[in-house]
Amino acid sequence: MTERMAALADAAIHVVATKGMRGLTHRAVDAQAGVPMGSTSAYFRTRKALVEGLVQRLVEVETAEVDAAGADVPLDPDRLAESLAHVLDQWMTTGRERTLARYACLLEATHHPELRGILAHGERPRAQARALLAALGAEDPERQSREVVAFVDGLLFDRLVGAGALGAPTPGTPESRAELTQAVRAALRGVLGTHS
Amino acid sequence: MTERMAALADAAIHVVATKGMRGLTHRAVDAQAGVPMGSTSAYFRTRKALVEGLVQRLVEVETAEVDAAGADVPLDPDRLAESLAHVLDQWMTTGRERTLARYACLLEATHHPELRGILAHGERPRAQARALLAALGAEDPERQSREVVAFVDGLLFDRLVGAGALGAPTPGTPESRAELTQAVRAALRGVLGTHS
DNA sequence: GCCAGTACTCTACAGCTGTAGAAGGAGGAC
DNA sequence: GTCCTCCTTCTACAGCTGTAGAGTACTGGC
Repeated sequence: MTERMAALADAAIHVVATKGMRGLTHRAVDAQAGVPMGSTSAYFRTRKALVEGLVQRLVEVETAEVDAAGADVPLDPDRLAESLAHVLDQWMTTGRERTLARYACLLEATHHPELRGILAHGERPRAQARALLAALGAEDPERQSREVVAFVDGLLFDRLVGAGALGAPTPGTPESRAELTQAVRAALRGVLGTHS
Repeated sequence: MTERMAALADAAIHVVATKGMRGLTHRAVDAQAGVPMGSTSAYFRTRKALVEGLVQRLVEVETAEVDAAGADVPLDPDRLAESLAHVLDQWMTTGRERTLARYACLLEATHHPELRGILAHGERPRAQARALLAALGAEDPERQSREVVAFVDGLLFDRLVGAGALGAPTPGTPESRAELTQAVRAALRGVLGTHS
């Protein structure tokens, strides 16, 4: 993906996050990216190509980020929860748009099978979770990692969307991080059994 | 909401679930509902009205269903997990379209504040969860109910969308229900502390 | 029977969207 | 210099979408 295309794809991610899939048009991306009208249409000739480009970019960026985040998670359960909570909080603040776009694309992939590329990326955090659980002595990391991923996805989704999260602390604040830490700890405790 | 409008709204829900928000147009709903072209446009004059009608209908139907499901949950933790898992399994199979539409609308509400009505509904399961947790002797049902709801939402989302759920049993099968039961049990264990 | 009111259906049209291709221009090979 | 090539911008246009309003059928009241 050329630099120009990446810039357009980034603009497209912003558009999806702020206006939804419905607002994703060639012209809207042009406007967002501040390039002459027609540029996006030239680089991504069809709408399908545009969506695929955006998904590809999403995967590209998130893969790098997830790998970086996963590189040095502590194995001490307490510090682990704290560290994960920190990452989650980032995905709700700095990475808010990307996370929203990700959920929108996942929903889209339901009736657009060729987008499943993003799922390959979805598997990456799970692989990390699986390895982590195995290291922590889980009895069935395969299944348990699915539980952890579900919990994390639900947490992110609900908070970003505001559902089921009335009364929750605002992301980005210390209270939010404290609550997230507690939630992650509870999840690990539940998934791993009656440790800690 | 008149019967006619409800029928159109139901068709709209189907359209959103199968084609996404982008596919939701007056004419698509007409076609889906099998009514003469122009009908939807007459009952929901603007697109905004159409979306709101669909959300209202969603709330209407789900409220009834959630109340019914919540009416007789057993308080015995083991039977409770099983019973909840059964409901979740239904939301992934029979209620698949409604659940998908719900997530799409929640995402939409992000940039469309007047849709927050659906959030009021989102609060209903949480209220149930809160009551349940209180009955089970939770120490902070307010916060812990958020954790439970997040877990459930993530579970539903991931399974419906296929993300992070590769290798998961197909919804509707006994294996799926067994796994869900296990997952719910883990969640309760984690949230409630080191009981059971 | 006639009439008014309501529920429904049809049509028109402005504006937007997706897509293709033409026009313009920068840079490098020779 | 000239030519060719690639990158970029501009324009055209068919089809779709949102919306409004005109037309038509169907009800119950008299």
